Amino acid sequence: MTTIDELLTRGVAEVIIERELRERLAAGKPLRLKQGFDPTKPDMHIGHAVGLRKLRMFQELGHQVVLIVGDWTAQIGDPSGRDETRTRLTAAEVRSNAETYMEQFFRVIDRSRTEVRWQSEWFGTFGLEQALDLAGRFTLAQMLAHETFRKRYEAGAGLTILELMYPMLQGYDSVAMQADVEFGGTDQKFNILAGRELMAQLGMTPQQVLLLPLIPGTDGRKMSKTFLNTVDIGMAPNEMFGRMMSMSDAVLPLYFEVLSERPMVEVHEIRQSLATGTVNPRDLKMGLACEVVAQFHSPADGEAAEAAFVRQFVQRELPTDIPEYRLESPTPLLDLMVATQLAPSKAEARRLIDGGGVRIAGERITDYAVVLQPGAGVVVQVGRRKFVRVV
RNA sequence: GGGUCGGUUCCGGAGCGGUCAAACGGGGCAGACUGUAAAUCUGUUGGCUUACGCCUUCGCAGGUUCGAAUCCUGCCCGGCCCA
Repeated sequence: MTTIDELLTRGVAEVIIERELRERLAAGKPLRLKQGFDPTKPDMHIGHAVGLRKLRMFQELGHQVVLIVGDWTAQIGDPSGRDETRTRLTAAEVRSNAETYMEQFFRVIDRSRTEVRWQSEWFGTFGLEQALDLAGRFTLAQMLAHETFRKRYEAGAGLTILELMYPMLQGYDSVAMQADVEFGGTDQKFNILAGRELMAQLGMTPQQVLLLPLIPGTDGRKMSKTFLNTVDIGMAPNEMFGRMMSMSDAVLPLYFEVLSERPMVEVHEIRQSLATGTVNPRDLKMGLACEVVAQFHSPADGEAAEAAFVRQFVQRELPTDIPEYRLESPTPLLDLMVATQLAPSKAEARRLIDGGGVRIAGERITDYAVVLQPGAGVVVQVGRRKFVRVV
């Protein structure tokens, strides 16, 4: 179904070296596709899914995924793109994060064609002699060619030798695993190239590299937890759908390219129709949101999420699944809001009321002193998306 | 090891004895406008209290003072320069 051309171009930022990779694919031998991850933060977002989908397409052509759990490198922390030294994790944190990660990973990837390997298999017994040998194979100048390192060095910011080791360790993974192709985001280019360098030095055939684009988040900026603009794989269907709907129109064509099953012809048509204004972007967005939810949950969840969205936000009716809160006795509104987590504190609850963000049974509240009665059955609402029914 | 500069509320960054819960920007939240868009505009942004007000917060621990984020001492952490 998928052609080699599309495999290497759709949703791909860069291939190194494309001619060689084409030859290897054409040779028909199953390739070992290396994908590493540091179990630093367990939450994966759909930006990561772009690469996972690509991996799966390779799997469908018979290739083998080698998933590296970076239980050693996680304790260093990837310095790429970071302007400050990262905090090191404990082994227990790493283990628990890895579990979450893999649960999400295999929502996209075919487990039966995946080999999971922990770095500690080879680094656990790595001696000082080997470490020194590794360190001796890279020069400071090479490392400072990495923009992240150079910037921090020149700015006089903290930069430890440990961090300089990071690319070397990641590179050694490729050696240990005899990787044929390594996958990673464009921010991984330096680290992955270190792997090629190392393999070449050791007389191995250097791995090929497939770099995936970093996609923008819902607000158009780079998708990143720090911007709170992510759509997380672990999100519940309705929330995921809602987050997809809040993305800016400008990123739609790209999203269709990297996250949907639509043929490229259709993606181009979508780009066209958006440019000429012949479609309502909202309708395209709903289709995409539905497809994305279906991918990480199920098609039925996708449709249900769409129906819920239309009901709540287009028709502006109450959602069907409002959590209930049982009162034992008459309760002041402020206390109720805190108890039901509609507000984090009473002070914040007051501010919300002052700002006109609180409604009871659809009526905007202006007075803090409201008291709710048990069994009232009314819906207390904060903003447009937080509801509690008082019973 | 010595010298020097610095560690402030979610982030960046002012403040440098009282008028500081702490300027300003970003982000967040809420409101208006909407397609829950995006952009824009408005409000708000430690906690408790109906309120007066009280409590916690400015790297950590002490001290000076009627009073400290602001001064002093020690410690911890980071940058730079020297060795």
